[in-house]
Amino acid sequence: MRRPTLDDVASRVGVSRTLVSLTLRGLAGASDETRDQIIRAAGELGYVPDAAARNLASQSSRAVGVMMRDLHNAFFADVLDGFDRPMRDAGFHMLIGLADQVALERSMLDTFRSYRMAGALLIGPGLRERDIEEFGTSVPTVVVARRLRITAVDMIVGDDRKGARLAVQHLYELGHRDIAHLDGGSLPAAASARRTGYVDAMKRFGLDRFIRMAGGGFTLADGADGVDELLRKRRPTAIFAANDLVAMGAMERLSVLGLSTPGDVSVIGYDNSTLSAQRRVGLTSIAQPLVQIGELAATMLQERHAGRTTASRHVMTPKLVERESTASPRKHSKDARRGSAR
Amino acid sequence: MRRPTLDDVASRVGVSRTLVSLTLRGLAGASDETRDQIIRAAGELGYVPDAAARNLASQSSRAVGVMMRDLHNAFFADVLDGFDRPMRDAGFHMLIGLADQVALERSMLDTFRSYRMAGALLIGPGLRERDIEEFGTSVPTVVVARRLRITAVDMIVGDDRKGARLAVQHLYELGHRDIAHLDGGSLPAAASARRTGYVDAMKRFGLDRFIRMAGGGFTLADGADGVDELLRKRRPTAIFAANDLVAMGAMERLSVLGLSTPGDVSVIGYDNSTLSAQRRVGLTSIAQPLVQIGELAATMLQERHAGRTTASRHVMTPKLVERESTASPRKHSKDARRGSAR
DNA sequence: GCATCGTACTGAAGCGCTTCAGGGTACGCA
DNA sequence: TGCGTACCCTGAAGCGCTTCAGTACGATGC
Repeated sequence: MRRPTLDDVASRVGVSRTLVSLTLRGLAGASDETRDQIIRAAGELGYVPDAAARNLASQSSRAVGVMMRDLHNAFFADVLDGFDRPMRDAGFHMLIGLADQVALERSMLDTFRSYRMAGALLIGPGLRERDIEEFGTSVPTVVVARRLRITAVDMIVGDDRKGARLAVQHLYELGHRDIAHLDGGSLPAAASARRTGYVDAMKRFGLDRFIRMAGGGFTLADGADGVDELLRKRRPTAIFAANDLVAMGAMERLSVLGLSTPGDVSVIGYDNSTLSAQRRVGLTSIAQPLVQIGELAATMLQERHAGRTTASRHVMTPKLVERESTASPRKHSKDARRGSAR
Repeated sequence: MRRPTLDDVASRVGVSRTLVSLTLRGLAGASDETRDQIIRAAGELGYVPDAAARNLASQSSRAVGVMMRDLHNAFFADVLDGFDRPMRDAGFHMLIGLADQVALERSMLDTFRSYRMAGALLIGPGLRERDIEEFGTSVPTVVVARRLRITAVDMIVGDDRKGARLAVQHLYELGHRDIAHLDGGSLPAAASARRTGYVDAMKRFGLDRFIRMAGGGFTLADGADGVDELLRKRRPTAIFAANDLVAMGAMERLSVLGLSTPGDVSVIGYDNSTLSAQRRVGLTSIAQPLVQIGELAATMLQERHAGRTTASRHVMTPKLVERESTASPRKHSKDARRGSAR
């Protein structure tokens, strides 16, 4: 059974294809009576416009592509919570593509381009700047969580160096000196700024000799592996993790090894995701206004789509959210801590 | 700057558009030498095929649409972990659409159809069977986590009634009698089977008078609200939550109210998501083989795509995973419990 | 020498839509 | 009567690709 086309609707009503097209897109041109007939006929036939034909003819589309790396990371979900609604209200629909490797990212961008996406939101892309720039010149693009020097795309980043400093400072003020960092890996995304911020802060506090990095990734498993790696040398009194997932993976591993948090090792995460806020998790974390970032991204993307060509860039300020996963070292008395924590 | 088309590549090499099309799709027809020239020219021009034109001309596409309700729910992420890889290996790319309301689901399906998706994976759709059936007749479709009587689509569900029974039985055997259910709401998806399973099991154990439902949804917030609702009457000794997120929301709310888990109220979830397995969370849950479900969905979808028209349906068996969020009632001594739990 | 066949290639049609340049008709106004 | 104009509508071109029915030509067989 062939699916109905504009012509089917047109001949059913007895008007031209053009008029049907106009009418179904909500444009003027038909009399009230004709309009009703057209809409009715389209409904009866179960007419659904063919996106391919439409996009081809109009050389445009109403789809925006969202590229993200990991569905398990609530970071992405939070950003999209802010992004989704305003885009939908503006008449766009969002199609999400998953790409957890740089090679996949590249082909994802080809897909987006090939679909003539009206816009794209790239969250924490690991691609080279050059690739992103090239893409950005043909598709209106907003990049989140990746610092770039190019002007072809808009950009929203957190001040990750500052965030890392806040984390180290918090631990320092609690009395920690041996503070290790579980870093996000080699991707040029958030990882490097957090790492740099960590190193800077450690130096500022005169803790050069305690500077230590392990891990390399943004997942639960990376957190666990990172702890193993750290413990092969000596046990730090505190860990600053590249994000909340890594922090949770670390706490889990510590727990399995019989070490408590914060009793034996304090742990601080990054992103302040919904789950870290759960009391049972109680993870101290660095908060970024994720939903707001998503909303801002929607606004910027719409502006780009509307023709703005100058680059827009925003740096969001992080802040510390203190919970139960960090405490002073030495004070190994669990009960003292528990009393205040729960 | 116009983006290059097949004709641009063709005239650059001095061959016909047809030959370029054939060659770039990896089909035979050109001599080795010509092929190399074509590929080189395409690269130099930065040619990317136009998906709209391609799909329109071929009346097909290599994209499969995935519809899901909530990015925050790890359930979906786990299923996609299994689904993504085999689909990609088979040459499909996946585009995810978010739809957290029935109206949005409907327009999502229109979008999928409009894009002539090669296939669709619907996870826990809330739509009427009729709508799904209509969609399924025009797009090869696999539905996960929703029991349907129609044969137009393939289906994978967990045996949720059995899962619910396992949950109630576990609590019963621990000594609980006043077991409440935080249900998933009015969506026809998983919620109703779990609810029915709960009611059946309660009856079987002669606990009719304790049957109580509250909440209505699958999110953290729904769990918290559900607890409030329950506590307006009397406090149950155990709660069976519709999923892990609801369970975590419930534990959180209980904790805020000064009630401990499992000391005051035992809580059991559903789905055994990665996060519930974290020791700090330690949520007893009903496990479903989610990654496997995703893999199976990929297989089924490819079969459908290849022409199978008979319906295929699988029911997966759930099993109990016991952790620290459930214990016998009365035994309010936290320390006794803690000792074994941590 | 002629039919046959495989290889390398071409041209044109057409997918379903949007867009653009009009075409009637009726009405108002000088 | 003639002209402008508003309203409702049409026809044809063309978006960039795939597909199908060929064509040209050298090699092969007898």
